[in-house]
Amino acid sequence: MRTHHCNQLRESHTGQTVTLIGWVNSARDHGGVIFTDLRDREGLTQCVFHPEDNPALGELSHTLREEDVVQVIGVVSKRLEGTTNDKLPTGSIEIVAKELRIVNKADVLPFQLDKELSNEDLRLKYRYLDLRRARMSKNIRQRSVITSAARRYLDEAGFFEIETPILSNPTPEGARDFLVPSRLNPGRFYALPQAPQQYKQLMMVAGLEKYYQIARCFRDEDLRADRQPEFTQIDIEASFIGQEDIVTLVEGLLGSMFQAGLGVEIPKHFPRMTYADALDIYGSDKPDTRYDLRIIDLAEVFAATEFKIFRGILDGGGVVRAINAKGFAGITTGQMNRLNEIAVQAGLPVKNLAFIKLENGEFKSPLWKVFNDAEKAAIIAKLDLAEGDIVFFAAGSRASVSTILGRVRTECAVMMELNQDPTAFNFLWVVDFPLLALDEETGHWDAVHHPFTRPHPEDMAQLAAGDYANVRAVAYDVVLNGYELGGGSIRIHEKDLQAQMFSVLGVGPEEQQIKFGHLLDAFRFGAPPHGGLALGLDRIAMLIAGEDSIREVIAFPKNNKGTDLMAHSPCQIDLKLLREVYVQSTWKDPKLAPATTAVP
RNA sequence: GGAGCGGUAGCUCAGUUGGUUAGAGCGCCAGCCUGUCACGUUGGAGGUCGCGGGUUCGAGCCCCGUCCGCUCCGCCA
Repeated sequence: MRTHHCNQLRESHTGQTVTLIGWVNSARDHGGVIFTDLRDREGLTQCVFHPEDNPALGELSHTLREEDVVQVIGVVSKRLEGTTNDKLPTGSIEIVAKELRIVNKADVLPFQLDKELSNEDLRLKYRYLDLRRARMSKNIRQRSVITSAARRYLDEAGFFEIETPILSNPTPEGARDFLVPSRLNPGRFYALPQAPQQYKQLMMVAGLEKYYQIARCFRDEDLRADRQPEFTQIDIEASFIGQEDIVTLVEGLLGSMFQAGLGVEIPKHFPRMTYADALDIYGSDKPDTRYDLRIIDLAEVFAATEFKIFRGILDGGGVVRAINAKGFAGITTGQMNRLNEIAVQAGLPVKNLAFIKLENGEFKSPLWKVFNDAEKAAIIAKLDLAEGDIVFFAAGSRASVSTILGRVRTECAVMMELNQDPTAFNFLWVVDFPLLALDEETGHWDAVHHPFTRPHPEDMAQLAAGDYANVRAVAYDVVLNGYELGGGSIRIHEKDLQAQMFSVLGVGPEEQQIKFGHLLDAFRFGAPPHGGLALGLDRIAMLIAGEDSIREVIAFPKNNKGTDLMAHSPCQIDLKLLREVYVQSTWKDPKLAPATTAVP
């Protein structure tokens, strides 16, 4: 069908008769001469038709329309002087056509491939056309390249690529599961895996030592720009290793992926920050460190304050903290309103953020007057408050202040356009996560990472004493520009410790046997110390591609409602099929529901 | 479940204080054109202003409801 692809021919091919096949990228008909750019996935080649030399060929070439699939046989020729195109790698040659075969005419497309389009419905409905666009084609290719680099890196590091079941069990205490009814086991269901967690640990017990998988994972939760119901993880687990081994491995792995995808050199080692510091300083467990905007603690400044609100909060064990958005005193009213909304949503107990701004040498603030001279001087010094700055305050519990100022921080960065540099890749390890977190509603302790995470060896006494809030985990997240790229932990490999963890989480011995019996059993027979990590491949591909949504790096993503606008899934299922799997729907269409009489 | 933004030609968008026949660019169709590469040029077709209701002499514009999309919160061990 073809002798070359459309990005292959150069001046050195001049004189050769070649066959190209592809799509008509554009047809420029000048009457007496017709140009068409033929496109395949590799690139473009200009073909030229001369009706004078071959009237039949000329006639046919007049009918060329964009996106027709055509085959051209012709002679590679140097372009006439002054007509070369520097923008194309093939721009110094053209194919002088001798034969043209229209393989498949195309209807007019619902959108133009060379224009940006904002209508995401339309893009998803005609995804196969959307993927023809240069940007999407590049993204998909780039994803393939970085995936392949990851495989190569892990292969060379001695990891086995091993598949785990897609039909598996629900994840206790995890996200909502997608369920699959079992025909052969009436009334029973599989669940699609949220992660291959238990299987990979059992592979360590099996003695496979080093495992990875490019694993599809499923979670039935609401979608976001960086969350799809099915997504892909680079799932890694190894035996006889510790946190440092995983950190080093993953730094190298990400290095190879960024090298392959972008040709950029990322740091050999990433900075590290404890979870506690991340929350105190950045108000997030996945801080974007491309910009500073640090949260500053003002306990010292207000140690002796007589300002009642701060006094009360500090005496009650709370904190007073602030962010100096340097140079942002020119914030608009609209932006200020937006910040206040965000702060309130994040838990600010009053309607407006307290602030101080310094403009034209004048301090403007709703609370400047309540501070005494010493406090004012201390604020200026501690926050490095200078002309043109605006400082936002929050006071309350440590956790709520972190949340509020963390949100304010990221929103300020957006408003101040501090997160725009496409070449900045700020990697960060967040370490020493807490093992457990108290669920305020139920009063239960939940695993912050998951129930198989190893307690920090220095905190075993606290664990034994029931001082759960102060037990750290051997768990680590790798963060890039404010996105959690992945996370992992060293696991528990001892039966008794694992059983203890389950008990702390409120899973009694009987339930442990039912839900985790296989794991606890496995740990009886010589389980090696092990640990691992999983990386979000979609997010990595998104950040390498410079996109804002993982939909741009997934060939066939779902929309916000989890539907596929092209294939129309999920769809209704015939009653017959449902009966075969012993499933009956309880869903009623509210529009079809009989009208109920209003009761006064 | 909640909040914000959006929905006008095939696509991207504009549409003033509510006022004549709703516009532009691109695309499409037809003609002309021998060096274009965002070809040019002449002409033409193309609209349930998401949908329903209301206010008004008059609604793309105001009000209410509703549907759809995107972003965020909740949720995501």
